[in-house]
Amino acid sequence: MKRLSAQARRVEVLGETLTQIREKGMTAVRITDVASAMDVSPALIIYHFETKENLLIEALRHAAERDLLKLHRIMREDTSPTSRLMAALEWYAPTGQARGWQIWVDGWSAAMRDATLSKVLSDLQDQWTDVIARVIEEGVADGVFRVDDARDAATRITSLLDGLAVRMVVHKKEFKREVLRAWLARHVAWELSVREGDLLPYSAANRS
Amino acid sequence: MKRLSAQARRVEVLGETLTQIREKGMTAVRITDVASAMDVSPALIIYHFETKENLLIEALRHAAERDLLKLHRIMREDTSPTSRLMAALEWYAPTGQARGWQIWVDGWSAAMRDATLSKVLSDLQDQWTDVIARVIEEGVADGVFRVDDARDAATRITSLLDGLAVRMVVHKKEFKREVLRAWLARHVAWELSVREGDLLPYSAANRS
DNA sequence: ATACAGACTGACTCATCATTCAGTAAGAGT
DNA sequence: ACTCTTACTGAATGATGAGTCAGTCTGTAT
Repeated sequence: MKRLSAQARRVEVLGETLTQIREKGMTAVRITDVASAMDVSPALIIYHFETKENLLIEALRHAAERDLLKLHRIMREDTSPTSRLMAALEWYAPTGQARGWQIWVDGWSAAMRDATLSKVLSDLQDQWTDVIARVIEEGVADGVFRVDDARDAATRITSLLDGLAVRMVVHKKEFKREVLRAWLARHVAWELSVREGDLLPYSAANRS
Repeated sequence: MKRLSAQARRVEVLGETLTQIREKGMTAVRITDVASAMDVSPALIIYHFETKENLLIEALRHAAERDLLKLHRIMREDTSPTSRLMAALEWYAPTGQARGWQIWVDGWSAAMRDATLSKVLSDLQDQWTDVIARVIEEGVADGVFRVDDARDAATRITSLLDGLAVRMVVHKKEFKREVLRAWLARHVAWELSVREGDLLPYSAANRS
């Protein structure tokens, strides 16, 4: 049996837990599922995480951190506020099977009755909103966007995307990537008083 | 012990089940919770519903039917398309504690892995979208709205409201009723090319 | 009144899991 | 090489909760 540092093992377990949550759903995952997928004993999971509840929370926290890292990486790019905004939103938007979204929908449900989880998800959402609001304000400073309240605009835009994600993940409705892009661009253009063409410099065609 | 007709008892149980789901969450409700809240034996629940899974599905179906009934009642009102549209949307929109929304968020999570439930929720959503799209088209016919595709517009509007509901119910973010109304009106006005003032004839003030 | 369908219950059974714990052994540090 | 920390396991334990079933009782129909 390979022995890993506690640190390394924890990360490995968290990753597998997320996979299992995606497959079976938050409440249906059993510790045994995670353990046997990793070929370790269930006791190992408890050894590192104390309780199942804790494991699940840590897993979502981990996923949130990963997402935020990616978001900040996008924001650090040396491009215009416009293209950073759109890059972030298009990454946030549900696409394809939207596998990433399943976790969050599960999380929403659990967070309604768990204060700790609620905090994890709310913090994640707050950070997203902040970051989006900040690029919007950059754009405003540059004179390319015009908006009443950047944070409110960010809230509305991400809410729309959340709602569309529900339609894809829960109602199995399939939106073509270009349709989603178009709706997003149309909405953002309206919110920020820009021309839609200025948001999507490349034609919809070159992203099949 | 009072004995009821199967029909009456079923309805009673479904109602209590919904209450319990709201309180404890879909997956956490135990048959015993429902039974003891009604002062009957757990076996009675199984007697009427066979399995717990079935009970939960029936409960959500019941809630969906109640909601659709109310929606159709609104649509049967003898008023302009505009005011019926807004009445329906304002009723759909999350307000206050948005207690009604908790059930649907729970439902979303469960429906991702349960085809039957997914169908129940998708049908509900489809009907909502249809009904909204239909009033929009009435408005178009009357020359008060202008829109590319009424169904798409309805999808976007309800998606936005779903997303806002998540923020209220999951992230405990409180939107003032007037803010929500204003955002909704602004969005609808834009989607349907109407003036916002034409959507909310009464000032925001007279609905505290 | 009497019979009967069927609503209802108590007291099980049985499976499922999280969690515990006493013990094993790998590998880092000396 | 030796030690000692600590990652890890196997085999229990115990709680929980869905579902079963044989039988009871009540409202209704005749």
